[in-house]
Amino acid sequence: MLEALEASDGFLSAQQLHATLREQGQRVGLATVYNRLRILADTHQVDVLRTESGEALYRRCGAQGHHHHLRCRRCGSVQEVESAEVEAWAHSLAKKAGFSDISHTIEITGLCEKCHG
Amino acid sequence: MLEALEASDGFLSAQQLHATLREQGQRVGLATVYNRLRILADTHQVDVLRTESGEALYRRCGAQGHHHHLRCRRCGSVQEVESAEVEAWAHSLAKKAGFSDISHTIEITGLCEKCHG
DNA sequence: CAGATAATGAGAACGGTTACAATTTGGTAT
DNA sequence: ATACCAAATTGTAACCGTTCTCATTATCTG
Ligand SMILES: [Mn+2]
Ligand SMILES: [Mn+2]
Ligand SMILES: [Zn+2]
Ligand SMILES: [Zn+2]
Repeated sequence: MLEALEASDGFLSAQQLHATLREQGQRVGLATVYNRLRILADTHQVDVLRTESGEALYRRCGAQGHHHHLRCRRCGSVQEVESAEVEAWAHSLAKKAGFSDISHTIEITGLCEKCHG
Repeated sequence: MLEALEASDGFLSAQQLHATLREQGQRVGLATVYNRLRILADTHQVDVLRTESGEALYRRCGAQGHHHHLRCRRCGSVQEVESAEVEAWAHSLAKKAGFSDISHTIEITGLCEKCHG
């Protein structure tokens, strides 16, 4: 299952992943895919993001720590992104406002070179 | 409808907004709330964000241009946030990677002073 | 092998959202 | 005022991704 995720270069939905596994001949139920994905997400072994339409997308990330993504809206290809400055900015901003238990999400999207046109 | 959104200090779901309007005595259908919210969102008169669970939340924002939010996960209270540096960072990063039609989302969340405990 | 325990998965249920057909509303012409 | 038409509104059904249920299957343990 992790391997199938790893094989894909972009984010996959639970249902796409399920379809992929079935095509490979694995007899796995959709419920199991959801259950396992939840565990993987809870233990930070995969990243989760939400489409504009609310669907959850999953990806096995190369970077293991906290990071963000630059993603093509058309083909789904993803590059990982990080910036200590931006991390510091987000955290200190929230702290100054009296917030605790601070987290943040940053997603940069666009059309990649291939998909542009 | 916009007034009801404005009266709330945080983000509201479509169903919360519907309930609020009904409590105020307005006889409005849920479908209409969804339809009007969609129009308001399409014309950038309200901001939309997605909960971790996928639910859409709407807010009439004070700032009219592009900006981001610092939001309390518990009570939903929101402060608006912007940073020219971070905007520039996101855009130039994507541009360097060959992306066009670039956009981004940034959401900072935590527990506000009141809710911390 | 027997029994206990955990993982699995088909299908039902759920919750937010959207589509649709029917009704109401509002305006315009007669 | 009345007839007519177009647009807005509405309840309800359908939709879709996700979660729950629980019977079945696999895995462990002695
Ligand atoms: Mn990643
Ligand atoms: Mn805002
Ligand atoms: Zn692309
Ligand atoms: Zn709070």
